[in-house]
Amino acid sequence: MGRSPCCEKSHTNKGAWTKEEDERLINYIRTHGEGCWRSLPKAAGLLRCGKSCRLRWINYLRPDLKRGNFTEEEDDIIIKLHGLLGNKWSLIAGRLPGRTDNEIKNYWNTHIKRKLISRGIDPQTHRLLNGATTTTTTNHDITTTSTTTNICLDYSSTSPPLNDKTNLMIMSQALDTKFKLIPSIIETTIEDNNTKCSSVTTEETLIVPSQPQNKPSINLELSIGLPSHDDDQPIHKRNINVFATTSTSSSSHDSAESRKFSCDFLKVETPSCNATTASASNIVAQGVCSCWQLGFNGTNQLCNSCQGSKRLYRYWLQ
DNA sequence: AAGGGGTACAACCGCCGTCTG
DNA sequence: ACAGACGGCGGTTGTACCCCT
Repeated sequence: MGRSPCCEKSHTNKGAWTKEEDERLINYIRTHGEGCWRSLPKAAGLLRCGKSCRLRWINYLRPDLKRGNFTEEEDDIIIKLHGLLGNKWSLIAGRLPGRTDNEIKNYWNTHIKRKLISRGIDPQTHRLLNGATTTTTTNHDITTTSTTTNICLDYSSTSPPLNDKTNLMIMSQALDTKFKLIPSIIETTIEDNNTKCSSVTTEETLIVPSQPQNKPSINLELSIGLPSHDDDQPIHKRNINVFATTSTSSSSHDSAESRKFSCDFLKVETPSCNATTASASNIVAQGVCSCWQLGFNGTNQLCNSCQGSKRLYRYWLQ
């Protein structure tokens, strides 16, 4: 036998909430706090399902909600995150303080979709409607085989709180394969002279389940750091750091070939040298980035988790 | 002023993973 | 271990509002 039902469905109100119901809900949560939605309706004297109370509170009554029109900056963030995450409204909402998933979903369907279409962009694929490829297409060298690969990085919650789990999905259209990822949480501690930042990131192992002939398989491990603390920048322009190690089925060691991944939201470049010998100077010389940055400290070093033997990549937000 | 079509958005529905008895 | 409720999520719907004719 399971638990007893949360409410008598036949004795609950439906439809728009009245002012009195709102006040009852607000007063109850102010006194007793959020949670325990199951017992809330009865305790608060509401003839509503607990689920309905939760939705009403989260989407409309919470005091920290930002009402009003979306700004251009918020529009841009939503578009970029949608390109990266798809219809993961709750994750997108997590990046926009004061906005709810429902609000963003509605805004997307009523405004942004049309905006993108008017610009000639498919709102689902974020590609040009006439079929031309967008900036998401980059050259991607894998061992001796040169292929063109569209890579989409899906990091679902690299934003605070620090213990959020990060999921990563990589799709390679050129390889005609959807990679399967096995997440495992790793913890990294990053220190510099003044601060100590402890963060939980996710390390992913990429498995190519079925490889087309003549296509190399890729084994890729990735870990994503939290956005950097450059708070003066809009959130979508803050640096995040992703560390990746790769090897291919046709090479047992990670050679020094140049690789470049990019997509609309995350721009990724890697040094043309092995990480074990990487230095700030040769990266600056390439104009790739101003420093070989690990975590938040901006110094040249290798990732603790890779034991100094893996290639490190730096990813940053455009 | 009336009504028809389009738009915006609050609320519901149904699914799925997790939790609890 | 298992049945069934909970919590959370994305998709869909209902309706109030707006604008145009």
